[in-house]
Amino acid sequence: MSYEITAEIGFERPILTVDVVCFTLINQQLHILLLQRNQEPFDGKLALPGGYIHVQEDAGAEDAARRVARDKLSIDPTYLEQLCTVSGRERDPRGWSASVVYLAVVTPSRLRSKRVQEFYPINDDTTLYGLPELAFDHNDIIEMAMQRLRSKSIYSSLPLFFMPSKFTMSELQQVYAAMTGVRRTNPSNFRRQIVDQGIVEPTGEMDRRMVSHRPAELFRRTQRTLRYFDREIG
Amino acid sequence: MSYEITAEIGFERPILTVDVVCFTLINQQLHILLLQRNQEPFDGKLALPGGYIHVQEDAGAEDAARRVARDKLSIDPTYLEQLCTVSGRERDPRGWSASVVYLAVVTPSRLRSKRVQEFYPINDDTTLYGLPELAFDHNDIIEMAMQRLRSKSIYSSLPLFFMPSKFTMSELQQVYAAMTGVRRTNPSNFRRQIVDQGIVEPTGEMDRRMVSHRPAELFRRTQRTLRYFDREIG
DNA sequence: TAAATAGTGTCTATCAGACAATATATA
DNA sequence: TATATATTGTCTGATAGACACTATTTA
Repeated sequence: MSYEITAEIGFERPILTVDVVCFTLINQQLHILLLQRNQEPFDGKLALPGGYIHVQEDAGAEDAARRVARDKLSIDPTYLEQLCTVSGRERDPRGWSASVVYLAVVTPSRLRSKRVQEFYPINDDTTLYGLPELAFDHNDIIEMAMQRLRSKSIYSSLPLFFMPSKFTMSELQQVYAAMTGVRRTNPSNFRRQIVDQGIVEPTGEMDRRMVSHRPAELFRRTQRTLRYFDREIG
Repeated sequence: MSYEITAEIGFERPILTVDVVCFTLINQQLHILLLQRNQEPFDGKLALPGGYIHVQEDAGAEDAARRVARDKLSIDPTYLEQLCTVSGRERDPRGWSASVVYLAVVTPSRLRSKRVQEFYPINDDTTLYGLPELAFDHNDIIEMAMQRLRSKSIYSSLPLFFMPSKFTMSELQQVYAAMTGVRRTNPSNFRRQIVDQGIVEPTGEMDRRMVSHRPAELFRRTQRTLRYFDREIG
């Protein structure tokens, strides 16, 4: 059978890995999860979490990404999507490699406190977002992830996945502002826009954090948030 | 060195390929390039053009896609972008495999006449777009490609890449309509929208096809078309 | 001059952002 | 009651789509 011939001709198989760009929000600032490598190549350098595809274990690349998040990070992402695939001869000294990269968002409340210190703040105004030089082409990957994050924040409900289960409108507005870079000075227009989309609903509860002014109502994501998000935008 | 140990532990490497979803426009109808396979698996079935990564030859996956287009199809795509990566244990009977899929658009005038018969019409109203059952998961890939094509046609200048070097406004409008499914009844609003974007410019020439009414002016893509398109939208 | 599409100009409903006013908690 | 933010309501400039009108070619 000809596929045996193909196998005999035997194209050299490249390395195939997955990497996860995992974002969260700490003190209203965007953070990214990086791990220090403890082996060659790039021993000692910071890198995105990732790993080899396990052909016995993983049903697909997304499955592998979830396995990495679960086993290496003990994180269950609120949101996960394929970002892109990077590949080439030069990016990994071990040889021609490809990595399927996933963009993950995790609600801060889901994070174990140990995890928090592995998140590094994103500084939009600085070269490399204020991050050091990372292993492989991971700085480039982060650039792409940031672009995706920003553009999806503009016309989709992606920022909602950064929120805890209950939140106020002004908190949500701050997150949108942080994501898009646009400071929307006006709370009323923001509220109308969000409410009209039907992606949040009032819980009936009030924010009980003893502020010296009128307390805000608490909202939560609706079922529609996901469906709204699912329309193809790519 | 520890990476040698990694190599010794030796995760089984999956198969890595590229596939190209190549669209063109024939008689104002969207067509897709499919080839009949002449080897197992799926011998005799229609499939997207694709092939193995050649680690010696290809600088990266996009390079491999261009090589496939050039060598297998003798096509130089007007537009090429990474669509997604599909992967899994089941999609290829030869074993766990991943394929980096590229979406290509080629101007009809660039097609050799021999090529034209390998393009199959897309019928939006029919199951599987009126195409037969294809090899691998290629029907699923086409579904994704169509969604990307449609959504990008709405808010970007992608449809321009389907046009020949010179075209009239009404021709362009027909293409936009075919891509988005939206029939814009009004030519004047369409014209204003396109002109305001600055993505076309008048050639000064007239359409000389002896029609029994006022002839239309011919336009061409501007340099800005590409830049306009390049803003990240994903 | 009839017919058909090309191309220009204008009107209007809609909406995003600006702004004003009111509500309600604590200090 | 002063203060600060929450929340509601209104106004307005920009614009996408509707529509009317003029232009230009062949039959």
